[in-house]
Amino acid sequence: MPTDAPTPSRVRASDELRQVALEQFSTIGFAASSLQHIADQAGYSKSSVLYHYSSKEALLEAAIGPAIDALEALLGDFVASGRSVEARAEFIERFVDFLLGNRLAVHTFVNQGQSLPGVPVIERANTAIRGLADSICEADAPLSEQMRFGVALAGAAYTLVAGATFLEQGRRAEADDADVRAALISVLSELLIPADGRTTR
Amino acid sequence: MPTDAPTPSRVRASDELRQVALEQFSTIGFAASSLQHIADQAGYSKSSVLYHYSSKEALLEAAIGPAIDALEALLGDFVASGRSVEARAEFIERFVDFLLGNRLAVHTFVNQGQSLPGVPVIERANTAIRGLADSICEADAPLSEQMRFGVALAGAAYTLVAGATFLEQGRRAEADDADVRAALISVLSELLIPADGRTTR
DNA sequence: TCAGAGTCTGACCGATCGGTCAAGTAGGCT
DNA sequence: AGCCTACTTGACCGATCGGTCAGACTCTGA
Repeated sequence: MPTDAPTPSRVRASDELRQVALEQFSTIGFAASSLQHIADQAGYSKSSVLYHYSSKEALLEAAIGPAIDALEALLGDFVASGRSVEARAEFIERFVDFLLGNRLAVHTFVNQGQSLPGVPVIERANTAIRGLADSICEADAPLSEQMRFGVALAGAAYTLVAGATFLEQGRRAEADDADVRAALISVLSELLIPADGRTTR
Repeated sequence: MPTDAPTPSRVRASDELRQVALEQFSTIGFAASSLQHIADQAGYSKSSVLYHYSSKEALLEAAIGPAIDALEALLGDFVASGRSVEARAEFIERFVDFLLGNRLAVHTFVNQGQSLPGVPVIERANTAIRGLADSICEADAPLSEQMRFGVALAGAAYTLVAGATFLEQGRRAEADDADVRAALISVLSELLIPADGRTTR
């Protein structure tokens, strides 16, 4: 079956491996994840992994690349739409949706972004994150303003991806994604929307 | 020199190794840090590292244990002091000071807390973090309230430790610690102080 | 002078790492 | 039938991992 059509019979091996790898990378870390372990978990041999992905790094690229693409697109749209309150509001909503839809990938490159120097896909992620910080907040803004943005973005990302893993583990089975989305958008709006001058409060 | 007195002549080898290890653990991660690399960086042999610390795990314990002790103490004082506005305000200040004084250690166990299951000192850190979240916010609080606390604490920690490493890298040489402290306390107060009822706004 | 504790090191161990390679299998095409 | 492509695998490689161990080099106190 050389075409990339539905192939309804079975899950593509490469997809399966990519998913298992993403879970490993996000939970125990890229460095601690071994190809052998990933292969075992997915029910293949290590050689098969290296057949579908030419290296461990290529596997990482396949696992988190799409999420970084999405983040870059999100960022591009935001800088193109200006800094109006409406643009900020829409950005916040899309950002939260991005986080919710890419928890594992975000967890991976947020938590290990500084730990893996020289890996191209990680550099791309770091550049995107830096661009995010730069675009939402002018460099000449007061420090407390910058801090507000940093806390909002990092806090949102970390609360969702890591908080979901161990902060709320146990005491909250799993909150409805819609509820989480609404709550997160509310908190982020509170921090980011007034933006200049702190009109409220 | 069997006593633990000043020993002014030279830095204690074990201290030097602990510091180098902490830097490695926090920047490239525990799993990716090798005893060989740590030893090279500190100017010792791998055997010397294993003389002073019986295992890689013991080295991790020595590197981040004191910070976890401080966090536990901070947490204990806070739960003992009640939830009044004054207690919260003091807690925020002490929490920020804790973050500022233990950047590398916090970076290590915040970012890798879920990646290193079974390591006692990490379990201790995770328990402390969970206790922190539980104590500052009742379990029956509305989701948006919980989210606010999560964003505040995680955002503050991440902004300081990781943000300092790569978010602001380059465009801000190094902000005065006092300024950072003030800005961070301001943002956290805004998020956490009203606490119940959201009287403002 | 000798004994002994404290420190440092190289040689070495088994295990595992990421990665290569040749062989083998199964299915579709002519 | 034959061939080709896609896929899977075990054997194997050099490097590196955490860790052990037996020496060797101080320095101190008797």
